[in-house]
Formats: sequence, structure tokens, C-alpha cells
Amino acid sequence: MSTARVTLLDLAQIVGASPSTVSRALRSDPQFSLVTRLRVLRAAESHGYVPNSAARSLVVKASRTFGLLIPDLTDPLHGQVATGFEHEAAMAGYSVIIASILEDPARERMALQLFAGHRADGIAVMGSLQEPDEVVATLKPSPLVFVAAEHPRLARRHVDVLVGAIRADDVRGMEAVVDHLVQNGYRRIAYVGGPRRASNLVRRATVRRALAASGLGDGPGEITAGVSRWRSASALVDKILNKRPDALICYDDKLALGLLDALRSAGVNVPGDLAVVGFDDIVYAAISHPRLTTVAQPAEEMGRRAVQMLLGAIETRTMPASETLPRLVVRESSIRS
Amino acid sequence: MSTARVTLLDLAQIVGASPSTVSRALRSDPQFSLVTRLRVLRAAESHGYVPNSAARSLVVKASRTFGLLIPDLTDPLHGQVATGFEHEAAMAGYSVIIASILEDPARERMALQLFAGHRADGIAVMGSLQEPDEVVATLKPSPLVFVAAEHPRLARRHVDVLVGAIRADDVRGMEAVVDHLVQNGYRRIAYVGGPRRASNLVRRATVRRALAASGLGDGPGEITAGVSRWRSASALVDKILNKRPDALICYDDKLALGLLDALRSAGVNVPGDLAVVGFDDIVYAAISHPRLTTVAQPAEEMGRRAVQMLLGAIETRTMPASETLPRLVVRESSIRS
DNA sequence: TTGTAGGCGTTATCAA
DNA sequence: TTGATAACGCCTACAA
Repeated sequence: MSTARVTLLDLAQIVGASPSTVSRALRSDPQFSLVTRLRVLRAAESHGYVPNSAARSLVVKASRTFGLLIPDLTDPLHGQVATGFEHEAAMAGYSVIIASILEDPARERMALQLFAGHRADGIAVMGSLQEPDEVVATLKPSPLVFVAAEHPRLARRHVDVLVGAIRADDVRGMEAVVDHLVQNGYRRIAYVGGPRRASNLVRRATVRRALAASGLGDGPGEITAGVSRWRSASALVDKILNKRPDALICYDDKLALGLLDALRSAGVNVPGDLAVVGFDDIVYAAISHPRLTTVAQPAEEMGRRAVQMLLGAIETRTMPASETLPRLVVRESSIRS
Repeated sequence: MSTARVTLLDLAQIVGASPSTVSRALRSDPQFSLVTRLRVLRAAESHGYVPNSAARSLVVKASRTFGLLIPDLTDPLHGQVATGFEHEAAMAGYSVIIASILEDPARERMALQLFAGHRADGIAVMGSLQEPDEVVATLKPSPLVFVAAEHPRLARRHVDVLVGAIRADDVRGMEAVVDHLVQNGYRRIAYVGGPRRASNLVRRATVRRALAASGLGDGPGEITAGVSRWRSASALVDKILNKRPDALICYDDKLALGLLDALRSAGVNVPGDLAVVGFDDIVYAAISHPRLTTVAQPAEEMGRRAVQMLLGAIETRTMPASETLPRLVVRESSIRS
């Protein structure tokens, strides 16, 4: 900016060689002139030469960049996915452009547009607010993987050879939760719902179905929190207590932890008066008071897998399949003492 | 990739115009031919044309990209900074390349190298493991801001007109904590330290000084956790109890929350037997049991400020100054009932 | 109002 | 082992 960076041409003039020589020497092509190579490397070093990746990507037709679309970096689960993704990408020499979109479809569209503009070599999408087909359409020729994607559309078919999905299998996770609660004698089980994401729909439907299968379909039913943030939890407590449930299955841990706090304020004893179960197993679930029963998602692992799948797709022009398994973690919040 | 994307030239041939016409029409230059503009826009739309930002940045000498270096995306504080940063950047039409480095200096160096390669128009660095001068050197001509930077080097002088810092003023934060505890009758106050970052050194030194100033210098002294993660908290409890403190000032909230859990396991009552104070005011501090007294850092605000400072520096070629103020938040964990 | 031409920094092809 | 030269996709004078 202030002082423009040194270019390949500058460097060539400095060492008195042609640009192509310098370019090759820098990437230690085949066994090159061992003597000029050292001269070049030393000059590059001392002048702080760093190749312009825009120029490079223009000619090699690859940006060595991945895009990561994620709902909310403030959320520890998403942070873990991002961490896994970023680390695995860095190891392979890729940069990652990140975009967090919260609940805003306009921001999502903008972000995908930016990814396309940067010609990202691969893109991972988590918690999209659009239909998968739309996402695929705007990112067309790039490998794409949906992370923690419960969208029914994706479950059914592979849209394209270069479109993959890491599914969390929320269905089995939620079935395990209901099973656990029923086994432990809970009968009036309510689902406290989250945002308008596909995952919320799947989890809610699964709870409903599992409850019905256990002959508990006439319970307190569902309560809608709308969001999963702890902020609004206290407003929910009255609504919840009115229904007189003996167990709460929450959309996710953030919601559950917020409720734990709000219930304590309201003088409700967990798990004595009411069991509470979350979903995701974020780090705070293990150290809350009471510690939270939940379904673990291997979040960092999912981030890493996403990168591996993208790399695989770039390499082989075919997207590998993937499936991760949820795991029930039973802690204090759902065990009657 | 598979099918190469439509280029400006393609589009020009499609609509039967020259590339420059299309280019200008797309950016709705001045009042252009209203008729061809529409034709162009429609064609771009239907063919999914997205300008190649590598090519663009090559000619305009600006990447419309920021780099964000952050220690750990899993950490809610860092996640908040990243969120603020990313949102503000997106609003200004900038992409952000993110890198999380954990405790690995090699990763940090690589990340900075990548930023330089992408010719990021600005870079924000949080929790660097290197000396500020090194960082400045490798990022030379780009505006740079250190976030939550307590490094003494930075406090003293402005390294460069394009290098800025958002300081957290940990000193005043910690002084407020000590003051609060002393006012509330605590006498045996210990500091539980975190990782080898500058911020830990500053916080520890401040506590020590403030304690001495209150005539409490002969207290239980310091305990080193080494890291701030809750994982290792239980191993600390014995070490802590041996010193018989009546209050614990922790390096940060993660450490404090981990200790809360570990102390509960050990049968220690907080705040009855022992007060615990954190630092940062991450979201879980407000809903823990007991709720945690801590020092609030305006994390998202800091992320946003970083972007604003970078934009300012790009605009005016001078880095604006910034300072944010910590704020003590008193909750249950430090109030004897 | 529109078109032509040159160049941004790099890599790759083809000669020397 | 090295050096010209031609792209890559876009923007921007300058010309028409």
C-alpha cells in the first residue's frame, strides 16, 4: 500500500535474472541452478518478497482458498467446526474466507456471492437459510459440502457429484434422548424449539414421533423459543411451567443452559422438579450446575471432515460420502436422585 | 472448475458488446445506455456471471479483503471479536480471511504469510505470540491493528502511522476487581494465572500491585494454571485449597467457570467458602451457578472498532487511536450472603 | 455512448 | 540451465 510490495520483476532485476528464472527458483522447480537458486532465495528473503496470490490464481486457475459459511461464530459449536475446518485447511495450504450470517438470508446470499467472486476452490455451508438447490446454483462449479445438514432434500439424493453432506443424524440422537427419558420414568416430556432451521424441524418431528411411539403423544407438547440464545430464556419459563412437563428436551445446549438459569431464578429444581436435556455437547454443558445431559456432536471432527471431502473432490472430481454419529451423554440434569 | 465460469468476455460476446461496455454497465457507471445496461444486467444474471476478484484486485491494487488472526475460535470471547469484525467488514463489502493459531507460533507465521500473499487491505491481530515488531515487519505496507493488545511495547509508542491498537486496559479492570473484593471484606486473595500471553503477565502484575497497595501483599499469592481451559481445573483445586484463600481472581472466565465446577465437586461453597472472580464476561458467566462476577470486555465492539480503524487507515493513510474501557460486573460469585 | 489497447503479477510454453 | 512471450480476467485511459 504505502510502499508497494516487491514484485517478481523487481526481484528479477535485483538478482539480474529473468522473471521466469526467479519464479522457478523460488518454487525450487526441478534441480535448478543451485547457485542462482540461493541468490534468488536470499534476495527474496531480504526484500520481503511474497508472491501475489491473485496473480497466481489467475493463471493456475485455483485460488487455494476455501469458503466457510457459518451461522454464528459466537456459538461454541460453530466455533469448533470453524476451528477444525481452519486447521485442516491450513495444513493443506489453503486459506479460509469465513462468513457468519446469523439469521439473515440477505447476508447469506452476499457471502455466497463473495465466495464465488473469490473463486473459492471449495465451500462448506453450515446452517444455510436457503434451499440447498439455491446454494448449489450460485456456487455451481465448485465442490460444496453441507455441514450438519439435516435438510430432507439432501437426505434423499445427491444433487451433484461435487455436492456432499456431513449429516449429524439428529434423528438417532433425538431418539436416544427420548428413550433415555422414558427409561428413567419421565412421562410429561416437552420439546422446546429453536430457530427456523432445518435441524429444528427434524429434531422436533423426531421427538414427536418417538413420543407417540412410546404412547406418550398426549403429553405437554411443544414450546417455541424461536431462538436458541440464553438471553430470552426467562420469558419462556412461565409458558413452560403452565404445561406442567416433567422433562424438557431443548433444541440445543445454549437454550438448555439458559433455561437452567431461568428455572433456578424461578425456584424450579433441576432435575428434582424437572429434567432438562440439551443437544450438541458444547463445552459448558459439562461444567454447568447441574451438568447437562445432551447429545454430543463431534464438531471439530466435522469441520476437518468437510475439508477432507473438499480436497477429495478437488483431487478426484467426485465427492466422497460422509456420516457422523451422535452420541448421548448422560449427566446430572436428567437423573432423578 | 468443472465447467469454467462465465467471464466478462463471454458475456460481451453474448450480448454483442465490447468487454468494456459490459464492465461499465455492470457497475452502472455514469448514466449509461439505459437500454444496453438492462440487456447486460439480464444476461449477467441469467448466466450467473460473478466478476473474478483476483483479476479485479490485480488491476485496482486492492483486494477488498481483511485478515483476522485470532488465537482460538472455540473461545467465546474470540468468537465475539470475530463476529463483530466479520459483520463490520461485510457491511463495507470486504471479505475476511481468518486464521486461528492456538499456541503455535509456526502457525502464526504461516497465517501472516498467507495474509501477505492475498494482499489483504488490512489485518487485525489478536493474541499474537510474536513480538509486535516482527508482525509489523512481515505485514509491512498494510494497515494493521492489534486487538486486546496489552503488550508493553505497544503501550509505549506508535510503531508506525499505519499500526494501531485496541487496548483493553486490563490494569484498570483488575484494579476494580481487587478493590471490589477488598471492599467486601476479602483478605486472602489469590491470583490464578493463565497462559504465557502478555495479558496474563499484565493482569498478574496488576493484582500483585493492587494487593500490596491495600496492605494485603502477604496473602496466599499466586497459583499457576498455565492454561485457561476448564479441562484442567480439577487438578488445581488441591493446590488452591492448600493456600487457604478466601477469594480467587482468575485470569479469565473460562478458567473461573472451570474452577466453579471443580470446586463444587470438591464440596467447596462459592461464594460462601470462597469468592471467585473471572475476566472477560463471556456469555456463560451470566448464567453460571453461581453467576460469575467478572470484568466485561466489549468483544464484538472491539471487532467492529478494528474494522473501522482499518477502513479509516485505508481512507486517510493514518491510523486512528482507540481505547476501550473495561467494566466490572458484580454477580453472585463474589458476594457473601 | 461505445470500442481498442495496454497492463496488473504470475505461471507455463516454447525456444535458445 | 535460462530467457522471451503469451496468456489468465478485469479495469481504465484514450480514441472513435
